[in-house]
Amino acid sequence: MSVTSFYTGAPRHMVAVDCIIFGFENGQLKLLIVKRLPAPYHGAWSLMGGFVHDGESLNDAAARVLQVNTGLDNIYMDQLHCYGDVNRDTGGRVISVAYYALIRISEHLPQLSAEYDAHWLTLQEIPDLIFDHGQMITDALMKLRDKAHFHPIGFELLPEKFSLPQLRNLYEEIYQRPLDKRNFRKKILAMDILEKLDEKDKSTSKKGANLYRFDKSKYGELMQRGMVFEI
Amino acid sequence: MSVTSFYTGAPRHMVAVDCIIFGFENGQLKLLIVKRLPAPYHGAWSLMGGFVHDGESLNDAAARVLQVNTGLDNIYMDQLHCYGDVNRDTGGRVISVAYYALIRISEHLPQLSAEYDAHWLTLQEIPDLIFDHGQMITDALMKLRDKAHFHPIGFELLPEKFSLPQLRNLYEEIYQRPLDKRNFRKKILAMDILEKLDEKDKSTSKKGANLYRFDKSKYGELMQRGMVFEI
DNA sequence: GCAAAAGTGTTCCAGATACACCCATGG
DNA sequence: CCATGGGTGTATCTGGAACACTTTTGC
Repeated sequence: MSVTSFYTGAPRHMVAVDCIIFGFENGQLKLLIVKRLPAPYHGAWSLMGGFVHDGESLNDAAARVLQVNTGLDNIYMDQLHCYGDVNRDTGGRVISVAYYALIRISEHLPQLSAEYDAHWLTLQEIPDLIFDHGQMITDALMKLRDKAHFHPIGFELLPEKFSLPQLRNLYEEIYQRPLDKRNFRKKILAMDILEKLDEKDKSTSKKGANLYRFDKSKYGELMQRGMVFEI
Repeated sequence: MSVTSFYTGAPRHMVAVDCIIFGFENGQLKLLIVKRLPAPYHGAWSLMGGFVHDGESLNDAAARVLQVNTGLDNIYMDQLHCYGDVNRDTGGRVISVAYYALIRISEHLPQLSAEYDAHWLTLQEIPDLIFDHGQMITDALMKLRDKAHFHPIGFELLPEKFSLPQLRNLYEEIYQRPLDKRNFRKKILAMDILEKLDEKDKSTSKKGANLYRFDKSKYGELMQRGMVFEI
């Protein structure tokens, strides 16, 4: 078989990326959901998505979709799963590669492209979404939990400076269960990957909570020596 | 924007599935590797793969590729990852969705389609493969380990009737580390998901090892009640 | 009778869990 | 001065890891 016939004979498909975008605000885990522009289902709630271009890798496409819709760059993203049922998109046969992203809502979030009508919604507030986007969110939550358990990705959702109660609150949201204050503190501090700052967050109590910063380079070193992150 | 222009304007891509096929034979974990037919790289070692057809889901495409190349049907398969770098396939821009499959080599494996020149190779014997297929295998091994840790997928690689030493041997191969005989036995039997048969495997010792069978329905019941599989 | 693999329990240790009181401060 | 959330240490429990001898039987 010649190169030409092998490749030129192959069917072609539309391929999209969809982004499950996590944020953390007011002690709650949230998702960025938009009102869809294109028909079918114009105006329905949906994840952010877009087609993969020629000459563009999947990772690049995901980053572009995020950038165009939020103005954000250099964001933590990870592939979730590739969804390929024939009729998953009622507008045509589209294979979709889902990515999840973790965003520090507090730090920036310029105007959320008004054009796209984007909203941060808590898990409870999420309405029914088009296509298999609901399933994607369910899958993403599972994956976020698994990943957060053994990788320090929680810090991607917090401001650079954060307090331990804040961090614990985040993990309680991710795991959807209460975590013991003292045990949590013991565990995270024992890993020796947080830098204690000489600064307090007085916004949630009179006493004020000490602020910390995640020391990425220290974490890298300790990783090399076989340390295992676990929360 | 009309439905027509939104979808018809979208770029189209070739989409393939590649299969990482695990088997277990003579106490060793093996992979099914083929000699590639199409140019470029005709004759080079490669994973089994094929293009996704129109009107065919990704899962169906993976099952078809496996069926056509091995004659096997109804095989455990799970999606691994979607690989989408622009130049990953030197013959053209092809997005590939990788699946891994678990096969009971012992039970069947008709003639491995001689046409395809397929071989079961141990991890050590695997040669350099084309494209990013080497990376796919590395990723698949990681995923197999993670999955096997909390899901009873090991049984997919063993004959219906197996001995505990055999089962332990399998997990030692998957994890690439020795497991304590007594602790392993204690743990797996405590889960109460194996049916002890009145039969022995005398092929590996004079004494003979008792055979067991995985009780899938019992496992299902226990799962419902919150039991957690872990090995 | 001996070689070779199968089968069997107990001790020890580390890490997880449970738990209650004092501290600092703004109002 | 008091209400509110922040910060701290210890006792207990559970599950994992280490470990050596007896059993069976084909040759």
